[in-house]
Amino acid sequence: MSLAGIFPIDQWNFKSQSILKSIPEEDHDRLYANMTVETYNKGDVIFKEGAVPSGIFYIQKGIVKKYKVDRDGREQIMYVAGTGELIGYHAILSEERYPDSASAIEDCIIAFIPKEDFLEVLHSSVILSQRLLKNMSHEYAVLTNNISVFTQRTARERVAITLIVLREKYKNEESNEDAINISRSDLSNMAGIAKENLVRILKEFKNLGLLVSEGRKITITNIKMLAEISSYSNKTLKIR
Amino acid sequence: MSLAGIFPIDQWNFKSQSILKSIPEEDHDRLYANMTVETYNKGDVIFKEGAVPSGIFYIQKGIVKKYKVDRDGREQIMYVAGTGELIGYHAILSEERYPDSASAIEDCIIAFIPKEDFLEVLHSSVILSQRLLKNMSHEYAVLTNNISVFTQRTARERVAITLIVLREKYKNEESNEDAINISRSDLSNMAGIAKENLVRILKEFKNLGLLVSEGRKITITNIKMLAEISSYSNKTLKIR
DNA sequence: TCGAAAAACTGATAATTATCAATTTATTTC
DNA sequence: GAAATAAATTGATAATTATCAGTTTTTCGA
Repeated sequence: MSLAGIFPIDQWNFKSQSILKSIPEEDHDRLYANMTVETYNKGDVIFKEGAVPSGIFYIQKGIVKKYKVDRDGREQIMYVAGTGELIGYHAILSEERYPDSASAIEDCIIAFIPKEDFLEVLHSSVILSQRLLKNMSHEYAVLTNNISVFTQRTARERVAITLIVLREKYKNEESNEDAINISRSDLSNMAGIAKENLVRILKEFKNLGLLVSEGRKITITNIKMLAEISSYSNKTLKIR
Repeated sequence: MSLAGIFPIDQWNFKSQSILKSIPEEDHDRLYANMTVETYNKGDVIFKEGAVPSGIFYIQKGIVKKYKVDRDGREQIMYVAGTGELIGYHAILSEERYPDSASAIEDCIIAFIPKEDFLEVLHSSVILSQRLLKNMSHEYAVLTNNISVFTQRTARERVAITLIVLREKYKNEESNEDAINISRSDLSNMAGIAKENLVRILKEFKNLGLLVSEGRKITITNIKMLAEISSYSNKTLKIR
């Protein structure tokens, strides 16, 4: 079931996959000259908010959460990046420390490109800077979209949106199975609500036949109605 | 009273003032060749979410809110841009429609640079694209900061932050008076709470001697304590 | 495969924030 | 400057969401 027409998924993805795609061979070679590839296990931290950045990360396989932890230890997930996405470039470009943390939601294979190589290529590559400009300006749309949802939507709507967005992240995985496999805590931290509330809303959705779950695996069975609940579907648009 | 040490104001400002500052004369001339300057009255819309962008806007004088309106007509302010700031470039760079609307909070003088000129200069000017990259990557930090505040902070904390941020916007004005002059609705839409709640919290702050207000003008009289309430001050940092 | 630890779930209750309905105060326009 | 209009304020109440305290289920390592 495609989301076309029922949910504006582009407004929820950074689409950083395109940044490094088919760049000139010379840039490609310099960029990958000192690249290292590392395996991260589920739960491993890739970088931490406040740390000095040393390079950028390319997710060859797996799913990563970007999040901030507040002073009480509560976590808010800002974005979930999947296979093919790039992370960690903001801090390099802004010459600041990491604004958020990143850790592996599932086992990942992640390539690391040192800051120096990235910046060197960037300074000589018009195409790379154009791609980054396009990407980050799109991110603005995604993030403001997020803000409006966090302040203006109900918990139920936010959970619906969270599930739709995650389904796409997990669908892009190689495996034929496309169930969402994420902890309830992560889900609640993504929707910005308490875990107990998330559990209750999930149960509600389950009773409505929108999804099935076994253990922590969630499979969406009625994406259309979920999109309607998210209030992004045309169907539920209220006329004022 | 400076905010140094008591509030991380940089995490709340896009700092787009620097983008066009002292660029090479050639770029400068081409950029300003077809520039037009227009006056906007309080309340005037500069651009609307969903519209096709035709250029970028430089705020020569005044204060502008960027916001999204939801299907029930409620508004969430994403950012308040002041004198010297640039707006409207995201949509041009992402080749999408405006992700949010912009309108004048007070009378403004705003210069308009057509899309074609901006893009032409951008394509040949390394410095301009570097500036934009740095700026937009910093915006990521500001926006994620915002998200964490909206989901993790209380209404009271958010109002304190809103007031501190606005004070800086109004302080940069030429006039010697630096009172915040904004409607209660705008204040509540910035803090992401109901107007009635905002009024009550303002009253509370007034009783605590943090501010004085006459009509809609608000003058902060105890920025230090306001910073403490915002929970960004070191003083109130809880040790875990 | 068992048992400990972690995660998920449930019900009851508390806290926070929003909404509604007036009333009062400010602002604007003629 | 007075009337009309809009904005701000207030009190009461409703709705939503969070928290707390357990219990049950799942996961994972020995």
